Amino acid sequence: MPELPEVEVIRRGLQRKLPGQTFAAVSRNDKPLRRQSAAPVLAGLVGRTVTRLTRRGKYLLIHLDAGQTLLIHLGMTGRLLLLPEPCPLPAHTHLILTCRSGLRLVFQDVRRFGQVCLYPAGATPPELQQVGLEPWSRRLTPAWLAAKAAGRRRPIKNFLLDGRIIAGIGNIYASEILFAAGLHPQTPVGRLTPDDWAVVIRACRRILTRAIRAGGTTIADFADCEGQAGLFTPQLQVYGRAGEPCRACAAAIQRLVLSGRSSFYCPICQPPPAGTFQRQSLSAQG
DNA sequence: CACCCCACCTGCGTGC
DNA sequence: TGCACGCAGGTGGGGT
Repeated sequence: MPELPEVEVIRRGLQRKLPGQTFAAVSRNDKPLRRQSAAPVLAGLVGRTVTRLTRRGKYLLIHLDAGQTLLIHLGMTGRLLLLPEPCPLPAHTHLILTCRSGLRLVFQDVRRFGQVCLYPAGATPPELQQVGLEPWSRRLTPAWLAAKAAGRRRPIKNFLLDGRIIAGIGNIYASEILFAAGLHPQTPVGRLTPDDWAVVIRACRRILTRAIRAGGTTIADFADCEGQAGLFTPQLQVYGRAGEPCRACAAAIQRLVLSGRSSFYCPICQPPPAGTFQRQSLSAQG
């Protein structure tokens, strides 16, 4: 579900309601998440007041008055909802943070790939050490990306999905960014020029900005903290559209699997680069 | 080091 | 109707 735009939409929604709220109770169910602080650690949330919310890549950080940080990752199906006290809880609710006001912050996650960890004041969450540059970072330049890609042959789709390089791009937006940039997902990164990287950076920022503005992309699960679906879905150009006509040229959108993940592209707008893999795919087709 | 594969989970759609 | 299978927005550990 949640890539950078969806996490940012949730962050903005929570930022409107949560600062100033003080947690009065913490309750959890017995099914473990992929990563989760032990119950006694989470109990340290009681009595703490939220100061502000930030985001780093796909991680959401809830900062507390005594300096602690509650780090949350939504995995594939995680949701964060703000619910009033007298209100039934959705299935697969794993954590309920009840505020003194009665407001409840609920973490729901069907597949339990999510993460909720509380870190003490002064600690840098280890998860964040490996996170790459934010898409809008001034350090993200064509030269920086070209240096990261030098000598590598991995497909640009996989490169964009590598959160240790640019943070926050997931499987939907990787395909959308490459369509916007006019680059075939299998293009080997070492072959791209600084001009190509400039196009990628612009496409990345443009797509993510539009997606945030539209409230994110809802395929099946995503909802903001008030349960509303994202409206970027009808603006998707290629993701999930295999066999449908390209909105630019009407050619049939193609699906291909890279590193086990579906990738979508237009064969005309994103022509394959000349070279090895093209010959291989042609010969494979017989 | 670079890169791929797979596991981790549950639910849903499809085809037999 | 039931069952088997493939697929799904993410991450990280292990293997080549």
